[in-house]
Amino acid sequence: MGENNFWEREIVIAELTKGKELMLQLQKHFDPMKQLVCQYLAVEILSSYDKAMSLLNGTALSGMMKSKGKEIIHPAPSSSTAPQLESPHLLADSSTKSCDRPSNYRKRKMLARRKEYVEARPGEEVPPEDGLSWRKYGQKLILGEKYPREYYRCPRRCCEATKMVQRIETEPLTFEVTYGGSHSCGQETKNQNEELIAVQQTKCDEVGRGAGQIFESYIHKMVSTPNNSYNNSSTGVEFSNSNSVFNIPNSDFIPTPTSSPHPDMDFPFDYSSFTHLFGQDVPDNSGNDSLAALAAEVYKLYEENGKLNFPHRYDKQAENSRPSNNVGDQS
DNA sequence: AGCCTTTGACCAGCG
DNA sequence: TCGCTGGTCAAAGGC
Repeated sequence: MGENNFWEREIVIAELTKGKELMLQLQKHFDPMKQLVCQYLAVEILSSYDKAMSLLNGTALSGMMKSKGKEIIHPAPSSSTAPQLESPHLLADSSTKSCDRPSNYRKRKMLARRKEYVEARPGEEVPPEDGLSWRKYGQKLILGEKYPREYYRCPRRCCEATKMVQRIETEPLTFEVTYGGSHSCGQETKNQNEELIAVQQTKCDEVGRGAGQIFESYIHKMVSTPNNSYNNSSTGVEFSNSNSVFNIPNSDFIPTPTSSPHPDMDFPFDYSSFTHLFGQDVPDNSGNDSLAALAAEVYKLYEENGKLNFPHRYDKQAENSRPSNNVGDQS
């Protein structure tokens, strides 16, 4: 009896904690562009609080314990799309009474599941590709659903990954995608790496462009003196002073990506294209302070955009103007 | 020939 | 124990 009270208490605490965590997530996602995530989180939060309140009223526990196999007791959703992860051992609960080797049906039901909501691309009525290969093996009209549920599995027979796609009646361009298991064939890992590299690449492009703009504005300040001239054209910029003329194409203002960007590496760009801008030949008439300020500003840009280290070749220039916390020490 | 989707039948869980 | 339901299988046909 005492043991039951203990479990009831634990479950109530777990539900309330989950509700709190979900509410915090909802707060983060409170954005009109993320309606679906908010909607999903709201449903989960209400469900958590309902369960907790039922337990406190002493009404729902036995039913809940019986159907525990399909309840999510404590793990709160962790990602931004709030996929819900069902514990594999909980799902396996009701199948353990048999000593038989589990059938494919049972094996698949025992797999951990996570749910995501995706929207069809504009003009399309199918869910967007998730980058993984799937083979459809069934379709079924589910009771109470307007659209049939589609069943997919990995085309590699040895791989146990599955997914179910259910079009939502109230929002026909939204699909509930439930993934079962993970791709033991390795395609998921490969895909995640590619995605990571693509994200890193985009980020680098943005930072690179920002850095380019800063460089350009500083160069303008540095060379625009009565003795120098600065011309900006569609193809690039031209500096000149009493001794020399320098032509720098636009392409030099955008750093070139290195061949294998990786999140743990230094800022993954080859900055050699910039170095000649700040070599001895550049007609800098505004003094060294200008270079230091430039280095500090670019450094700040990198720092704001994640754990990207300042390019080593500018370390000396940036030395005096670096912020006190050294990002270069980050692992 | 090989891979795919479709679809009715079958299986297992649950009330 | 039985019926309902969701999930899976596998035959058939298409590309």
